[in-house]
Amino acid sequence: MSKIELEKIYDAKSAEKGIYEKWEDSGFFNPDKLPGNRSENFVIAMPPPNVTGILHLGHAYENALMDIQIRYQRMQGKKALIIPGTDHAAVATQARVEDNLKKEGIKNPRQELGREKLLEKIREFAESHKAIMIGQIKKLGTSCDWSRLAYTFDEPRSKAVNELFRMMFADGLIYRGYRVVNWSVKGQSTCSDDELEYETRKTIVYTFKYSDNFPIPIATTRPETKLGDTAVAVNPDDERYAHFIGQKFTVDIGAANPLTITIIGDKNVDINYGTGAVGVTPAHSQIDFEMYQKNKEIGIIPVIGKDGKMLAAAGKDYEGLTTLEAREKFVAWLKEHNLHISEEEIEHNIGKSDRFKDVVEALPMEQWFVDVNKEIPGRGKSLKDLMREAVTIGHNGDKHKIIDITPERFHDTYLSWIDNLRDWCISRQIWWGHRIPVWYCDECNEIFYSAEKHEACPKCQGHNIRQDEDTLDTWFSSGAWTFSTLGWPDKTEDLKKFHPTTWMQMGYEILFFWMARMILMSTYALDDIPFKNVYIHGILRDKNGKKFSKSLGNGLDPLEVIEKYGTDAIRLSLIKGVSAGNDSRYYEEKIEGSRNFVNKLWNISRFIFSSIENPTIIAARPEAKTEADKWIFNQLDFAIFNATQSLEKSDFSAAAEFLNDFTWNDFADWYLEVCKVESQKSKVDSDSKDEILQYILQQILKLWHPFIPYVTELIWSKIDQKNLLMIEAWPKAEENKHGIVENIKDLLHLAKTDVVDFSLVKEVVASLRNLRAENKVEAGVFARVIIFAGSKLTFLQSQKEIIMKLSRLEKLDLMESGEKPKGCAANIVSGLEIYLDLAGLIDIEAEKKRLTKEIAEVDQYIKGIEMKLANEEFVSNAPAAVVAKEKEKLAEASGRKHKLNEQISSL
RNA sequence: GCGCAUUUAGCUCAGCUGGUUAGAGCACUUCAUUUACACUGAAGGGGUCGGGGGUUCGAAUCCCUCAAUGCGCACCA
Repeated sequence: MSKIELEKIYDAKSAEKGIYEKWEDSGFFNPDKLPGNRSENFVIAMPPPNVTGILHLGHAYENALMDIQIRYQRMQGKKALIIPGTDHAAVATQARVEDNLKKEGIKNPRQELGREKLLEKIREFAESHKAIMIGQIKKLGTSCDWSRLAYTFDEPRSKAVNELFRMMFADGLIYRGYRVVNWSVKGQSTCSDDELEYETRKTIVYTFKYSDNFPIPIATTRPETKLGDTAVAVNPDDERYAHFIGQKFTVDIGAANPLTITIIGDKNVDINYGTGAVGVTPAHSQIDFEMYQKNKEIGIIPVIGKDGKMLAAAGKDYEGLTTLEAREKFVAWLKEHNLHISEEEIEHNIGKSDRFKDVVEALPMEQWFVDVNKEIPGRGKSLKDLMREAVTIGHNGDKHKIIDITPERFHDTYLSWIDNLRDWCISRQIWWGHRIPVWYCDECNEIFYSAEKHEACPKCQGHNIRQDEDTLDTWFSSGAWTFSTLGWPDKTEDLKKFHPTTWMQMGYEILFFWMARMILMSTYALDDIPFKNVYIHGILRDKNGKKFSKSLGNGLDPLEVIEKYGTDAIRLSLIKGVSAGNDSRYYEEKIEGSRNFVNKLWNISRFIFSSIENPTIIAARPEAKTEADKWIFNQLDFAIFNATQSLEKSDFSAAAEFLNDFTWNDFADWYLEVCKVESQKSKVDSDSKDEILQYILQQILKLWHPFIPYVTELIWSKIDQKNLLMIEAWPKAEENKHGIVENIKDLLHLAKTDVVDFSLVKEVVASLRNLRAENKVEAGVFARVIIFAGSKLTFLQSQKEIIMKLSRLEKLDLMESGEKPKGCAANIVSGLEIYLDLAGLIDIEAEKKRLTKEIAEVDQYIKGIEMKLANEEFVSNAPAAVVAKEKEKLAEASGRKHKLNEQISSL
């Protein structure tokens, strides 16, 4: 063994090279191959990124969160597992590929290529992106178990999807129904309510009457749909209209047939809004459709088709027109017949398909739905009940099966969302996805489940059968992610061991899409919750608070950042200053700060290694020989304790901050400087210091490893060539004479009492540096320091050398007390009088000014405390300890004021 | 319209269940240059904690209210 030499300049790019491979080769990403006795599991199912593109900053952020968590847990001795995967992202991917093909000149890819060929194109796209994305996840350093890599559209996951469908179909929870759904004309597919983006637009609201003799005026922003009206709803409490309820009116407004308008009562109609009456178009409004379901006798007349054009039922004047053309025409007709009453421009929200970007039409059609309100056979509750239970009383009322949501406030948001949940439309008319495993017999009309290709109808044996053309909503497969990745429906070892998973992180923007569906699927199919803890995070925004987006051109490519600053720096910068559930701003200076820290850590190591002959692992804490040693160990315990507590709460930012304070402020800026003095005394002293330095460095490497795994692993490898840092045990705060500290307040107390001695040295040094700077004492200028140390005299004498070196002053006279020296710059620190004798070079006026200002500040402070203590109510009501503390503060401040006054007069 | 979040130094954010002379990083000012590290070190300036009211001996912290900003949900007749 010999000295370790580190490169002078830390170059993240070359330094990080090869380390991921080393981790991967070790097999430790796989919990089954981790050494030691590990009884507890910690499992994260990685939210699978869509195969539509390459990783963006949001992915880097999520990977940082997951990997910090899993590396910490692995070091805590748990069987730590991240299951990686990718998502075929049905609509999103097909929409993307179709767009690409259109750019290549294929106008209508579905028609021109046909199902098989188009699927082939999408598959190629998906596969190539999948490979890119896996490479990128590795670049981020995420320690996931690649032997368990999953894909929502691979064989095992498809099997899970089919089995889920079969179960729900058999239980009658999946049904085919005729209902109003959101239809994307451009995508020629349904989309769920969650797949809509809302956009505020100006539009005109038209008020009109169906006919001269129709008693109630109606308002609408979509006149063309009125050709399919079958009712008018009024509030039963509305005196103006209530007596019309039940009456029928026949009106001819130009549709194919005269309309029969029934007046119905509905409590939801707002008497005071608009005309106080709603024209009901069951076919083209979800709300109106619900009224129709309650009053089927009113009938339903679809007037818009899947192509977004008017149907024959709208009348021969309108058939084939676009909705906008029909609108104009109908409004003109109303005006012509004096039925048009008024127009008003308003702002309202329109729903657009988030993937195809066109305004969705509400159309009634046959689709597949999951019934969330129906009682599950044999369970006595509905899917909705299950979704609610999991976050309230626990699954099946089992307290151990409650999902904890961080931060808590999303708990209520989730519940109110569940309350408003409608049946979930799961069929899509796109081709990229799991095909609905249902077959129709055209001979006997039997409908049956089959995941396999079928030859004959099981009922009539006829061969005239066909599979449903539709595919499943992508969230149907994503919902099964926590257990499909573990091998379900097979009863695998993995499933037994690792489900429910432990921790799940997700952005609040997919809270309802995804979390709710995972809970639904898992509680239904496995009779268990999918995970124990959900950590909700916000989104990253740019410096101005804008979302990162391609169209704004404000994107930061994580791979470019890694290229420039290294993976460690990006990981650390992503989690710093971020709290759960909140958005945060992200910009280059943040990355620079983290890069600087990595560099600092590198240089700390370089410095320590430079003095050590035989670097070795120091397993047990060495003995503290000096005051500084005692102090730094105390600070280390403080950092370990706080970082650990923060990590247990998934407060990654706070943990990093504690570690940063210790590493940079305590260790590098103070302790290392002290060591330069203390280790020069003798060989014994220097050996003792080297041991302590190595020990602390090793603790620091362990503590930082989850955050900045590369640089820490690299430095560790210089000391220990055999073992990887990634599986070292997480440090524990040492037990001291008070026993294990229970909380931060205890520890803060300890920090102030037990190690007050070295803190005094710090204060004295800081004060001397301040006096030097204030009086512009340049290097080499003679300056004598006199300190009246009182009872601390002996102690300060033992620290004299440190004080002089760190404050870079040459002569220091320590005495218990004495006559105030004249004409010195002076200060008071913790009751100690400090004088800096500049041999007449002092600017008396400036010094007076400074001291006067200081006295004024102390005065202010004293006044505040005096007022408090003069307040009888404070003295009698506040706890005795608080009062005592105030008195103590007052005594100290008064003493300080007194001495400052003496100093100013001795000028 | 309903709900949630945010509002603390020029900027980005900490400050937990009320007792600190309100903190950090960046930026700023001054100083230091054959130093483990300029991706550095030292010293410093800068805040009546969004406004108003209340509870309390005591409020950045709890309650009410208003405002601004952001985000959900509903409405969109």
